[in-house]
Amino acid sequence: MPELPEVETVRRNLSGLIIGKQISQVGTDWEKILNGGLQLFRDALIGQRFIAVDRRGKYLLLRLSGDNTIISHLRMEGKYALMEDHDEPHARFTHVWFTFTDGSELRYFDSRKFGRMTLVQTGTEMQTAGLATIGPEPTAADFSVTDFASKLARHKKAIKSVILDQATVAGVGNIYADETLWMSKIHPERPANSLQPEEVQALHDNIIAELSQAIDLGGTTVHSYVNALGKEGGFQNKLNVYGRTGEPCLRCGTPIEKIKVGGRGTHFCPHCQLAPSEG
DNA sequence: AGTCCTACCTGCTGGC
DNA sequence: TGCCAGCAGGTAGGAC
Repeated sequence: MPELPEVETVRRNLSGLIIGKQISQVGTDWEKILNGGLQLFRDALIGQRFIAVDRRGKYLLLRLSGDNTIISHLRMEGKYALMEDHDEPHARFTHVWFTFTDGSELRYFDSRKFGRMTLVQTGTEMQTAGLATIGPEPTAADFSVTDFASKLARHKKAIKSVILDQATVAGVGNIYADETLWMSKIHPERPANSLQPEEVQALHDNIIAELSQAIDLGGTTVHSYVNALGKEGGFQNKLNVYGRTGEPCLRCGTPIEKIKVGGRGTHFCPHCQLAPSEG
């Protein structure tokens, strides 16, 4: 489901919902979501309290007392919600639940069961797969255009695939990749190492600006995303190309086309974003 | 090292 | 109406 703006929105919601709550039980009906198994989670977490909710890229870092961190990745469809009463019947797709001593319960829903939770000692999370190789946060403070340029120069594959690689920059997913390439007037199939310096600069700046604006609007809902309060995002109203196949480009009126790049559905304007052979 | 492909799951949509 | 192929905010692992 979510890209960085959606995960950040969930992080903010969760902070207000679970910090301070003490775990009395952990349960699951699909143990594969819990790396290492349910017993590992029960042994480490029962009796502990949530103390903070952090984020790195698209990974949520649920901090607990006892030096425990749950690394939670929502993948395509993962969602959280707090139930005031743990006796409430499980909604469809409920797969993991953390019962609290006050009677409430944090539930994790995931229709495709792609999401994963990994339990680690706090401070060692950056050594786990995914986080060990993650790139800079898409902020002016962390994401340098020099570093971005040198990463692009190492790849001749499609620029879209390179910005989807979380080692290049953390947090860009399929929607924001299409959006930032459209904003930068760069064709998604251009070899990454063929971008001119001004194009690299534009793409870099647009990634920072776009993700920041999407966070401000609570993320993007195009399929089923809702935040931890059950609310949809607002950024879907700001999309320029994603999901607009056949509709006129908002810059030049040319119908938006949809192709496959690196196996992912890709929307672009064939006039504004010149093809590799034409650019 | 870089690139590409498949697997993981299930629901939904569009075409026949 | 029913069936089925193909698609979906993502990543990990393995083969070249």
